[in-house]
Amino acid sequence: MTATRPDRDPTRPVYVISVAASIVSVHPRTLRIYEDEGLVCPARTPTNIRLYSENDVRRVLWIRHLTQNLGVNLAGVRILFELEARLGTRILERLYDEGHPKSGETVESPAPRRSAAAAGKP
Amino acid sequence: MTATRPDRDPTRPVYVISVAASIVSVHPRTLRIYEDEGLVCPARTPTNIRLYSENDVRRVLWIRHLTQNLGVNLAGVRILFELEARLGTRILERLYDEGHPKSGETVESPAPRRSAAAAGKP
DNA sequence: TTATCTTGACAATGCCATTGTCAGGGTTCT
DNA sequence: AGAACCCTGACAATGGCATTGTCAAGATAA
Repeated sequence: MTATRPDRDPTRPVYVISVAASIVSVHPRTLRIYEDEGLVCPARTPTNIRLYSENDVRRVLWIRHLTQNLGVNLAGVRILFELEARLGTRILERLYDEGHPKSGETVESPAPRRSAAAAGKP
Repeated sequence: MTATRPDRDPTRPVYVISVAASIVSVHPRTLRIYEDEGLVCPARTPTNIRLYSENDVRRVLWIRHLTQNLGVNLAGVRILFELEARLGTRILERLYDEGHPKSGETVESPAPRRSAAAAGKP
């Protein structure tokens, strides 16, 4: 008997791919690519349907932030994730400020790739 | 009287751009781009000529390793350098093994961008 | 049954990394 | 002085990456 009501568990797989895609504002195709690249690993139903957890969604939002706001490519994202896992530190949080300086400061546009993109804070 | 013979000082600016470029096997144009991107900051003579130190060269070799062997783009390199500076840790060394697993192992080709490229160990 | 999911393939768009060159002007060295 | 190299800035070509989009054939869910 552990955790009688595992509601709101951020690791609980709940979103099917179309829902997850709309949450993070990307094409479902993009999410599959991220998975092919090993950047996200959504759970699967017994019948092989992808189910994204809250943590998976957050992870995707990080990918979007890194690529759209900081201009990092997927290879760079992979390295950063590996580094974070290896160091056991939340190094990514230090990066969040790069694209969002404290109000009143200016940032030298690190290299926005295509559009500005709305970055809901992960 | 400090350091009577500062020979072989890795921070001593010695290589003019053409020499530095041939050492790391890139076009001088590329080195200027790296500087424009803020990835290397070679010293200048009083008359504005770039002079690369041994450390500068090593830094460029890291950029080459990250871009050619690991497929990271310049934005990613910038982040990694900033992160290393901010953490005060030699996180880059942990990355070197990614592209060079201990003999006998295989690596899943992280994403070589163009050619294999000869990676002289930085 | 109708909508959605799966994998795999093919394609278009637009940006990025690197190399290369040209021009006008300064520097170094012989 | 003259040759060789450096500086900045601009323009361009080549090849690769990121994202979106679609199509097909088949499985799943409501």
